[in-house]
Amino acid sequence: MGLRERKKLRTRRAIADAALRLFDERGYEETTISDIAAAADVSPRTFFSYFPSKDDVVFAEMDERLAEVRAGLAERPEGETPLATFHRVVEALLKAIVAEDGEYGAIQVTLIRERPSLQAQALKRLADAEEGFVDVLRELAPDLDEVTAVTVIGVAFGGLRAAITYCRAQRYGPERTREATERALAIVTQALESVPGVTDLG
Amino acid sequence: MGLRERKKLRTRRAIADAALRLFDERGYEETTISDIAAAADVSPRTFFSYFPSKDDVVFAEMDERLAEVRAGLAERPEGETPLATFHRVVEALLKAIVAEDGEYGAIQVTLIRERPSLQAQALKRLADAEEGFVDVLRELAPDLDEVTAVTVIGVAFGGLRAAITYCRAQRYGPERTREATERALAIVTQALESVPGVTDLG
DNA sequence: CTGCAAAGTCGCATCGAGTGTATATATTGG
DNA sequence: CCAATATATACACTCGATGCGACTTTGCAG
Repeated sequence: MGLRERKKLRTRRAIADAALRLFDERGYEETTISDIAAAADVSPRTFFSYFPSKDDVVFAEMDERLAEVRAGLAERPEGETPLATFHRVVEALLKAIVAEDGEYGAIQVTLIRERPSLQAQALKRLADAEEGFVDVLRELAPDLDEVTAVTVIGVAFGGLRAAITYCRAQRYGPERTREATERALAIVTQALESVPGVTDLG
Repeated sequence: MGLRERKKLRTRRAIADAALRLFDERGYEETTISDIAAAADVSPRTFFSYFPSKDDVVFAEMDERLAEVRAGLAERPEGETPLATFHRVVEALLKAIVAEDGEYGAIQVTLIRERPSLQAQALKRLADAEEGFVDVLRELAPDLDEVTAVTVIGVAFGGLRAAITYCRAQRYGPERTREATERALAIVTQALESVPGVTDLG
């Protein structure tokens, strides 16, 4: 990796760090792009060559993780059963989304919980992530018709999302969130097994 | 209803009509608040006393319908079985969301499909609507724990939403959309029946 | 009817997000 | 060291959104 790319990555990190720190200290709408740019020691205009909008910087980490998940989605180990694939990718996705770790995980979660517009964008990202999963399912079960595939994935994502959102709203800590997520996953798995054509994937 | 309120309603309609018409003619970002205000014969400032943002005018109709659904959610006919309640409210919700009818239904659907930010907001509205359904379910099945209730509703909404989104993306007309929605509803119903404690509601 | 309070409208000023563009500077490969 | 290219910056601008004070309309009580 050349100097140029390294520098770009550093700047990107600097901007994201400054932004999250300021959001935490002063609040989201109380922090302007100029503030962030000044703290990251770049010009305000430069902010927008790293992030398309102020909102996106909140999702910087999540987007990276989601990109990784998406990248690792297609390749699956030789001989892995479809059900195992399913659980593997779900695990990866949950880790990408719950994101309690990471330097600014807690701040991000708080911001997303409290700003409706950020909440909306989080939902959009999740909905976009679904598409990759539909592709995987289609590959695993080529005979499944498209509407069924889409619906099944929607069911899985919908259930897990609802559970996680609930945990967030209730201010659950990591342990309780994990426990609730397990429960939701059990329900979702059971639900999936009730769909003809999906049952026989394990 | 007094003159004042009637006038307000008329102005609101005038603004919404002008906005949707202009969005259709020129495109969404090509239409400014000033344009809308001029077309509706009010001052630009007045726009914001009727709609909190430019985006919201796109959802004006849907919001009204969702409010109605929400209002009719609690009251259920004497002796109606829980399963019947479920189907009734789902029907109402689908009608509120699919919204192929209505004067500007098609425009709204197109706008939401093509602008990511509007898509995000649509998802948020749906997620908010879920909460009311959780309350209904809790009332129907008081013994269900909260996480299960939330997850079950999430499963139902997630499946239907995914199917509808798919239909939209594929540019399905009303008939095919209806058919796909039926199929999704069947899957969701089957899935719900697999959850212990929900089965015995019918 | 009349005057008064409340509600609504409007113009004006302002702020901040986001974009286009031209210029300057830094990096790369030769 | 040079030329090509990528990146950073300054500047100007548009537009969405908000606050505020003045003005107008409506509803109502006397």
